[in-house]
Amino acid sequence: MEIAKTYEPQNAQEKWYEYWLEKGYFRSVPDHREPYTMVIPPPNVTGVLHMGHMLNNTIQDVLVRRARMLGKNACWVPGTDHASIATEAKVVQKLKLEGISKGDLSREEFLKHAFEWKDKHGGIILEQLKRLGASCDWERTHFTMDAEYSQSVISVFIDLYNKGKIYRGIRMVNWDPEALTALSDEEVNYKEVNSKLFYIRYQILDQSDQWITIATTRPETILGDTAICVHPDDERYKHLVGKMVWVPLIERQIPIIADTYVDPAFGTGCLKVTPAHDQNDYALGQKHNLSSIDLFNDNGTLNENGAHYSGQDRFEVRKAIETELNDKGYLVKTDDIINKVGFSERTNAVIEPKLSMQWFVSMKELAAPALENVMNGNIQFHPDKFKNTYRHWMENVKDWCISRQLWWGHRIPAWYYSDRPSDYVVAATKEEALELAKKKAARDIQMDDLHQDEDVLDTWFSSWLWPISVFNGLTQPNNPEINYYYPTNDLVTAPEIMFFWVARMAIAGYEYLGQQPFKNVYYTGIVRDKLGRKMSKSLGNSPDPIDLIDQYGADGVRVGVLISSPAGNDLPFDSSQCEQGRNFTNKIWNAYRLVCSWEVHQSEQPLSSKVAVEWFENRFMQVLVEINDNFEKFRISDALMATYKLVWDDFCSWYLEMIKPGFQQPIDRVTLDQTIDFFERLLKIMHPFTPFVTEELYHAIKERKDGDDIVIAKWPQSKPPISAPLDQFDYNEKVITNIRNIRKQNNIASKVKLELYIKTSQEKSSPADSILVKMGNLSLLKYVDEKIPQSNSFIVDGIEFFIPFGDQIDIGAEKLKIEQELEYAKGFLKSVHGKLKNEKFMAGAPDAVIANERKKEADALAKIAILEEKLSGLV
RNA sequence: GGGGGUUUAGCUCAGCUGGUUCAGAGCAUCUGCCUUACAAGCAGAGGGUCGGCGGUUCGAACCCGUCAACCCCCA
Repeated sequence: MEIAKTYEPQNAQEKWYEYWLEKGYFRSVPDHREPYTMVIPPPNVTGVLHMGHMLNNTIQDVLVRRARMLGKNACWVPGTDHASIATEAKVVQKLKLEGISKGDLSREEFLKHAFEWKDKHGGIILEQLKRLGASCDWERTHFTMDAEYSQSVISVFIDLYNKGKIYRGIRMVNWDPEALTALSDEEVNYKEVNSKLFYIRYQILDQSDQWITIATTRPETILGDTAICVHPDDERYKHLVGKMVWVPLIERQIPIIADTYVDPAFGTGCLKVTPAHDQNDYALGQKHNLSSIDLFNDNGTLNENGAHYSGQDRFEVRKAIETELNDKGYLVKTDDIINKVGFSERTNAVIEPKLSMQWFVSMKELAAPALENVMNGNIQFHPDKFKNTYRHWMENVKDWCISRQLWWGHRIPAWYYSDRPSDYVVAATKEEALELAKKKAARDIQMDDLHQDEDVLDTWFSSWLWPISVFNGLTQPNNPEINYYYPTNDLVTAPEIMFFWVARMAIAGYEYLGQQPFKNVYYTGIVRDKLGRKMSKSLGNSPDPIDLIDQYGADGVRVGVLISSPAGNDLPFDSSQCEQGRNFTNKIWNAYRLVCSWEVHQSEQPLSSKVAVEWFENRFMQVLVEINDNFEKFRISDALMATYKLVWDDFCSWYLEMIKPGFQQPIDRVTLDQTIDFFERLLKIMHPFTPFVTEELYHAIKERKDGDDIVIAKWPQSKPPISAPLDQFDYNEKVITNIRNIRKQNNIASKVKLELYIKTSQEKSSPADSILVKMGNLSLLKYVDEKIPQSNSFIVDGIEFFIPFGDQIDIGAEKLKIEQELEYAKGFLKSVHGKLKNEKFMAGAPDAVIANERKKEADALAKIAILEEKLSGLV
C-alpha cells in the first residue's frame, strides 16, 4: 500500500486522543509510584484559548508526558477560574444587549444569569486544550466556585479573620461613576489627553495680601483640599511651611506642609492636597495626618461638601469654578498640558479615585515563610533571575485588598447586625452568625436583623488555594489524595502573576499545610507578534490557535511555540515557526516511509552499516544525556532543539544515508532491526513534544500488543557514550564535507564516482573507511606515501587527502585556497607565540593552559609545513 | 518616582568558574541540485567592533565603573 508522501495529522490526532482517554492513560490515582503532580493555572471559565495558553500548556504537557514516561504517577489537574471581574463584565455586557441592566436585577437574578452563561460558555477552553493534546486527568476538573472549593475559600476567610489577619479599612479604589462600581487596576486604561493646568492662588492667613499659588488639573476638587504641600528644600517656600491659608471660595483654613514627594519643578512647586480624590494625596494625607473631605456622590456629581456646586456634575463644576475663580481673582493663569487620565475599560467614563471601606489581609507575617523558602531554594524559580523581583516585592509586601464590589464570586461571610460599621460577625452560615452576633452584641438579635456583606472576594483569594483545594486539602484535611499529591512538583505560569498568584499560593501553602505548594516554578514569557506587540484581543494580532492546529497539526504548533522560547523570555511568535514544526513531523514521517520500504534479505551486514550502527548508538546516548540534562534544568527549548537535531541531522541526514541500501535493494536483518530499535527510541524522546505523530508511527513501525503504547512507554535508559566511534565519525564527517565541497566547486555531480588518495605515515586502513567510500561515492580509496600531483587536496586532522581530476584541475583556484589557509594558520601561530613569549602569561597562567598553547603551536607548525609543501608542489 | 531585567549574525536565542581554532545554534539569506523517504527536501557557502566609552587582568562576550537604548512590575 502506498504511504502518503506528506504526513496528514488530523486523523491521527482525533484517533489517538480518544484512544488515550479510553485507555485511561491520563487518569491518576494514588499508588506505590512516585507522584508527579502539576496543577494547571486555571484559565477564566468563559475564556477562549489564546497563544499564551498554547505556550503555557504545551510546556506543561511536555513536562507531564515526560514524567509519565519516566515511570512516575503523573497527575495534571485541569480546571477553570470563576474570574469574578472578567466574567461579571461579560455577563453584564450580554444582558445589556438583551436590554437588561444589572441595576434592574436582584443579586439572585443576576447570579442565575451568570451561572447560565457559565454553563453555556464555561469549559470551551478545556475542550480546546484537548485538541492541543493536553494529557490532563479530566476526571479531576475543578472550578473555583464548586461547592466544596467555595467551602474552603470561606473557611480560609473565617480562619484568617479569627487569627486577626483580616481587617476592614479605608482604601482608595478606582470608581466608575457611570457603572457605579469600583474597578480593578487592570480595568483602567490610562490615556494621554489634552488638559488645562490651572494656577490658583490661596491667601495666607493673617498676612494681608500674601498669596501662594498652586497648579492643578482638577480645580473642582479645591473644595476638598486639606493642605498645601511644598518641597522641604524649596527656598521659595521654606518660610511659609507651617502657616495656614484660606481655601478659595469657601471659608476654610488649611496648613502648608512640606514633603519630598513634591516635585519643585512641576507647576509652581506647590501642590494642593485632596486626600479623598487622589492616590498620592491620600498617601500624603495618611503620612501627615490630614483629614479627608469627600466631595463626590457615586454618580460623579458633587455632594453637600461641594457648597453651592452640590448636585452638579464634576465636569460642569470644573468649567463653572474656573469662571468663579477668575471673577474673584483667584485664577492666576492656565497652561495647556498633556496628562494621563484613567478611563473605565467598560464605560469609558473618567475614573474617579474614591475612598471606601474594604476588607484587607494583613500580609507581613504571612509572607515570611513564602519569602524565605524561595530565597533558600526550597522553591526554585526558572529562570532564577525572578527571585530578585520576588524578594523585593515580598520584603515590601502591602496588605491585600480582598473585597470587590461585584456579585459573581464568593460572597464575603461577614454579617452586620446594626447600622454601625463595626457591628458585624464573621461566620460560614447565617445561623452561626446569629449566635455570634447575639454574643457580641450581648442582646437578642433576630435573623431578619442580619445582613450579609454585599461584596465578593477577590478572585485570587480563591486561586491561592488551588494546589490545596483541588485535592480537598482544607475541607478534608489529611485525606489520602492531598497527602500523596501535595506538594506538587512543577508550576508553569507567567511572570506577571508572580505576585497575584505564585507568591500567594506559597503563602497559603505554608499557612495551611505547613509546606510549599510546588518545588519548581517555570516562568514563561509573553507571546508577542512580529512587531513585538503583546498579542491581545483588542489589537486583533493573535492567531486563533485552533486555526493553527488545523493548518499545521497540533504537533507542528507545539514545536512552533517551543522552538524559540527559553524560560522567562518573551516569545515573538510567527506562524513560520509552526511551519518548521510541521516540517519536523513530516521529516520523521518520511524517515518511517523509507525504513518501512526496505525488504529484508538474509545477507551479511555490510561493514559500513556496522560502523554506522555503532556510531549512532553512541551518538544517541551522547545526545540523550544532553536532553535529560536540559530537562532537569527546565531548558525545554534546548531539549527540543537537541531532539530536533538528533532526529534530523544525525539520524536522517547521516545514519539513514549511511545504512541505506542501493535503489530497490534489500537490507540485512541485523541492520534493519537495529534501525527500528533506534527509530523507536527516537520516537520516545520526541513524544513529549510531538505526541500524535509519535504514537502513530510507534504503531506503524511494529505490531504492538494491547497496551503497548508510546504514551506510557519507558523513557530510554541513558548510558555514557564511548568516545572512539564519535571521534571517528567527526573525522569522517570532515572528510566527506571536504569531498562534497570539491564536487560543488568543480561542478561534479554526486553520481560521478571519485578516487580518494590519503597520504599518511600512520595507521593505514580502518573499518570506518567504508563510510568514506559510501558517503563520498568513491570508486577508490587508497593510502599513499607521496602526494598526488594534478589533484584537489585538503587536510583533516593533519592528514592530506587528494582527489585527482586529470586535466580538469584549476591550479589558480587551488593555489588561492591554499594561500588563504596558510595565511590563517600563520596568523593563528602568531597569536599563540604572542602568548608563549609573554613572560607574564607564562608566569600567571595555569599549567594546563600553557600546555594547551604549546599543543596549538605544534599543530599550527605542522599544518603550515604541509601547506607550504603543497604550495611549492603546485607551481 | 521606586524596583527589576535585557542589549551577542537579518530574526530568535546559547555561551558554565575569565583561558580548547571561542565567537556558536536554529530560522532566514545566497549558490547548486526534481539524487529513487521527504522541494514541507538534499548538498554547500556567506554573515557579528559581543550596545558605546573607560578600567581590572598575562588574557574580557564574561569581572568593575559609566553612558545609552529597550522591556517588565509597583506607585
